[in-house]
Amino acid sequence: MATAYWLLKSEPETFSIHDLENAPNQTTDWGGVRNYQARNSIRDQMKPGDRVLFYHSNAEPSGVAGIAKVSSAPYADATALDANDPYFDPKSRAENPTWYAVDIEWVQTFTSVVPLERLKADPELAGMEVLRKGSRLSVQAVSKLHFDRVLKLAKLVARGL
DNA sequence: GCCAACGTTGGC
DNA sequence: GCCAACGTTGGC
Repeated sequence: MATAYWLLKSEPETFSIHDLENAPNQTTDWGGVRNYQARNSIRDQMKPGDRVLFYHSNAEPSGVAGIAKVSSAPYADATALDANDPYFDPKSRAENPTWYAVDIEWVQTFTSVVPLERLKADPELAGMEVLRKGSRLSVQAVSKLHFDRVLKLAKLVARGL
């Protein structure tokens, strides 16, 4: 199957692109997702090699901060099964997990964040889910066209353009 | 801190 | 199955 493209949201105060870059093996397990639509994307569609726009939400500024890639197949989210974990979900069972995670690996930290405002202003990004008013989904599919355009914007922003 | 836009819960 | 109440997300 062809490489897919995603946008993952994270609050940088909780876990930023820099945290990913500095993590052991520059990799982390993307768990704790507790939204069914996002779960379906992870469980049913994510695969190793997929590319990820790493988005900082509730940030100054909010925007795309870098690139990562999916580095594992989907697996049962262990945080849902651990009674001591803040993301524990008593309804999830090891033999029939409700929630899933994947590993993601750092690829690139942008010289500076591509701000949401810049994304909004770009005609080529029209229709991108993250630009929809009230968009709260933390795992979003992104078209290759939009993914490549964001990379291009990152280069422009890095040059002060 | 405010508040709009959601998703979930639970009474009926 | 409906829908009001509630909790959360996230831009501003």
